Amino acid sequence: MPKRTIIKPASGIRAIAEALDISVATVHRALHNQGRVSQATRERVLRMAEEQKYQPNLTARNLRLNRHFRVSVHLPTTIAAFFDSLRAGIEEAASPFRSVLEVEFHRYTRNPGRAQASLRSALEAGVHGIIAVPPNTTQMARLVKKARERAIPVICVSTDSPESGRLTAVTPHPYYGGCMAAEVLAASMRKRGHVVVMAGDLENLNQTEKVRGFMEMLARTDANRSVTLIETRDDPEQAFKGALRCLRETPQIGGMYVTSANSIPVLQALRKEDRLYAIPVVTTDLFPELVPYLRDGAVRATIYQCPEMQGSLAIRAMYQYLMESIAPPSCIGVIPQLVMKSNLELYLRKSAEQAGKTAMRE
Amino acid sequence: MPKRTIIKPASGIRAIAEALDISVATVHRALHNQGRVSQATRERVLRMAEEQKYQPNLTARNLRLNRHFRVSVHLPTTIAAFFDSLRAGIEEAASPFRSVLEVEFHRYTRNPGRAQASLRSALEAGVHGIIAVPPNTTQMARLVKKARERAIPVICVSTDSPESGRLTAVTPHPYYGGCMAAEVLAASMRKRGHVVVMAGDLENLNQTEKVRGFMEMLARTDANRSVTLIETRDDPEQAFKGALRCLRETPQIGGMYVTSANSIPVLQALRKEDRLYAIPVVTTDLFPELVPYLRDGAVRATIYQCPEMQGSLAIRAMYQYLMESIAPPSCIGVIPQLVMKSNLELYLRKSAEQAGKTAMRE
DNA sequence: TTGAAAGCGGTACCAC
DNA sequence: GTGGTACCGCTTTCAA
Repeated sequence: MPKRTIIKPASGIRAIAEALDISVATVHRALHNQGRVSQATRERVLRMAEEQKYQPNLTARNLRLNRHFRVSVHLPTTIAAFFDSLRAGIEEAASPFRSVLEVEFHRYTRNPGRAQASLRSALEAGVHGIIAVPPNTTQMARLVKKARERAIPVICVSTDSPESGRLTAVTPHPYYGGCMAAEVLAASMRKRGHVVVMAGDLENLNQTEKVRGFMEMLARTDANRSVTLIETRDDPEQAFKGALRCLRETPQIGGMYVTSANSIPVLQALRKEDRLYAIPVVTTDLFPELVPYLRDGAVRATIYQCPEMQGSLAIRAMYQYLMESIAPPSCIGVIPQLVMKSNLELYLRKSAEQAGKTAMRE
Repeated sequence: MPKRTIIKPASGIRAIAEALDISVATVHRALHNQGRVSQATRERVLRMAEEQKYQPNLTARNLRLNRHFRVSVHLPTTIAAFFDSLRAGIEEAASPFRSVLEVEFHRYTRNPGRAQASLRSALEAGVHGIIAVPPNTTQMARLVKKARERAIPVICVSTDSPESGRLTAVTPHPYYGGCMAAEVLAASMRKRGHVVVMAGDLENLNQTEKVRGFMEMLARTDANRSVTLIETRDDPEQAFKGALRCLRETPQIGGMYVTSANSIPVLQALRKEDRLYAIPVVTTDLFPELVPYLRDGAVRATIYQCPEMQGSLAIRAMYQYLMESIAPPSCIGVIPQLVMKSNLELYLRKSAEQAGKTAMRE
């Protein structure tokens, strides 16, 4: 008995085959340039495909190839609020793809060697894609080089490492984050006054770009102000001491901008010196400890770097790359958002929902 | 000859069947509660599924059911910049699902009858889902009722019609948009001064919520200010005349807030009266004509309602609902964003990219 | 250079 | 109640 007794309008590759009275195998070869097809039939097939507006059925293809990709995600344990949200964004966005994408999360502690080890072991384990925060530029470059040799795409999140050869980077446009901070701060400051910028790690591109943006925007919006730049190396104690000394030594401080998530010590220093509401502050990121300062106006605004959006974009780019061989743009910018008194509740509500979902899954 | 001679670790439903030495059909029925299974086997199957951590292969399921859903999207032709972005957001987010989701776009002109007709014909055509801007509450309710009878989910975008029975609504938290406008405006205003709010259509929930948020935040941030509310009915001429009269009649205007996209006429009125930079203005949405006003500071900020994000969220919710029967939350809020001098370029760049992509597809 | 056929995993129909 | 099996559209192997 022939296979196709019931007449049914064949579709896809079979429709083409029937129309030309050839086999599906031939059509397949013609469509995929896989040699072994005569020029003549190849052209006939292509023309017919065009005519029928053939669109390959990805579902069928996936089923047959039964590919499911393992993507390994490496995020630090520090700045938990930020990276938990980023993780949540990845999970959320990956959920429609779960039969194709298997996402495994790793976290590494502050020790830079750990980051290395974590990434290296993923490489050895033969994952199909990696999403990571570049530990630092040179180490990252080495790892990515290895990954490239095995054709494993690497996507950076949160910070870029542009020369490393990563597939793309999803980062929050740090330059413009700095600009926004400057615009908001300028609006809250008196005409005169020194500005203090507390940066994290100045080897980190993310941080230096913020500082650059801040400086340039400040110059554009206002009379010339002097700026003191303090590096805190993401160390709370250093931040506290640095801020304290600066507050005592510098006369006429008109405003402060903290470019990393390390803002609480700075605020504590301000409180200690009794200048908490007198000096307007703009911070970075959003986490529970910062909330009261935003509510009562001690912090005028914080630059929110949309971690869940970064996660979401990263995993979607990975999916498109792995599944459809669509290369993403060389970098994917997320627009930083301004969290202030008026919209704070919205952001808190969002994180709460997120936390709820994550908890449910566990 | 038996089918499975080569020993291969069967997976999925078949693995369960083999482990229990029953047929896949039975396993299927047990897993899906489709009667005709003895209680005993059902439990055995469920336990085994649990043990094997069975996850249905959605790819296979989709292929077999070969469902592909038609989703019809209905957006007005007005406020083109906004709805074009929303459309682009839908297309972008739908692209990974294109073998399952067929999205068709309709646009209707200002005439409310058209909106009706457009939606009704989609219903008749038997689409599987509808995304639309509710034309107005009562009409919407009638249509959604019809849709519900046929179990067709309707998702509202941009404006909600909560009582209509729609599946969910993706809207930009208008209340908080108003709050944000108030916070920014308050920061730019002198201590005293009347505030003017130019609203679009006050029958529109979106608009009234913005006004409410604005009022409440203004009351929170500042000494009591008097507020004049003018309804422009989304008509440029009415907006121009209303603004002009207000500017002439009201002494001591300290700031203005335009809650709809109808801000250009208001700005023209300000220019005509030579008060363009004297009175700080906060507007809504972002479109080319507004750009120069933002660049030169005449408009302090505009409340951007993230149209592409709305589109993206709407289509993803629709996908999850249709494909996985996951009901979305009863409303999906998008956090409005503040576009100012410092981040304007980012938003422009984003729209440019978007436009590029859309053009390429055409 | 071409064709026949197996089968990816799940669903549904039919027979027992 | 249960089992057998065709089939969704595509890829790939093997034989012709």
